[in-house]
Amino acid sequence: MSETPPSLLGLTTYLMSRTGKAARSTLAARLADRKLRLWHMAVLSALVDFGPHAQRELASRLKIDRSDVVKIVDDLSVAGFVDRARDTGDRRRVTVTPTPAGRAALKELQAEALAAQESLLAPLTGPEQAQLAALLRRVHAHVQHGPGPSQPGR
Amino acid sequence: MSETPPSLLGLTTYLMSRTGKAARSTLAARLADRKLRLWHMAVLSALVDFGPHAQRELASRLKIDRSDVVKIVDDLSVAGFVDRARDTGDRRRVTVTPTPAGRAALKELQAEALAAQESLLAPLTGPEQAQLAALLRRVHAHVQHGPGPSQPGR
DNA sequence: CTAATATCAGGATGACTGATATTT
DNA sequence: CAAATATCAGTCCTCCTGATATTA
Repeated sequence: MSETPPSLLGLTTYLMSRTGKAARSTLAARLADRKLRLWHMAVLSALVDFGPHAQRELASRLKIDRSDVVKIVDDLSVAGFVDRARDTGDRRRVTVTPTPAGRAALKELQAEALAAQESLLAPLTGPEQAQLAALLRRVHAHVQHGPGPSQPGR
Repeated sequence: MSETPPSLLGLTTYLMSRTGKAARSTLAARLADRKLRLWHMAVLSALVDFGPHAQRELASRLKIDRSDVVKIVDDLSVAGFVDRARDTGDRRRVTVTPTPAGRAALKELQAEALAAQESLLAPLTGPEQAQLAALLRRVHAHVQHGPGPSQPGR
């Protein structure tokens, strides 16, 4: 098995990008069985954690592009996991609400995600996994409000 | 600023995917100024670290698809960063060799990468950054030979 | 004839841009 | 009229699949 170039292994950004891609596809493969994708899970999580959102709010909370939220919510609506309704107060807004089926689906997705995570982080001990999570959380918080590449100033 | 759903922050795979994407685009933005992309840098790194490769070897070392190696090497060749030559022993193979200009370009790219990395990992102390790198390296090594989603058994 | 290598054409997906309609 | 929201159309990049030509 040929080795990865040391100059790349020395770059934490490269490691993050590469392992991030692995995490993404590991998780995506699990979700694909249910005809869902990562953003579907993210949107469901936001709705269950924080209650109903306007689509605009989902986009800004999850740092997805507004254009893409439309299709994601549409998919979830077709699957019966969310309800869409025009806001009665401000008729420009569409309020998205999780259904019981959506909540149930999310629980299953979370179980899948944890299983995928276990296999991905298998080489690390429990405390190490916690440490990695803590470090990444801080980096994540930093990129969220900082030099966010998505939605620069729209 | 609206918060990220806690159920997602609890998933290390989500954090890896998200911060990995940030790392990717931060790095990519820097490289774009030079009309280069991440794979160009990866290929140059492999060539400088390990010497000339056949294109097939580059693909397997970097876990890129063989179809895509063609264009990447072609771009680098046009830029004058690599030389392409038919292998005299096995005329099916094309041997890719870095030029002095390619080596010089890589040094600049590495400087850019380090700068990008500094801004991304700013919230972490030096030891913490080293710790993160060490943990990610182990995860990376695990996904490399393990359940690699790319080039399963081609 | 079979296998390996490089090359090319194109699909699927995700991230993004820009335009349009409706409502405030 | 200006601003905000949702929606739609389409581009670009990445990853992947499949077909073809050449050579071993």
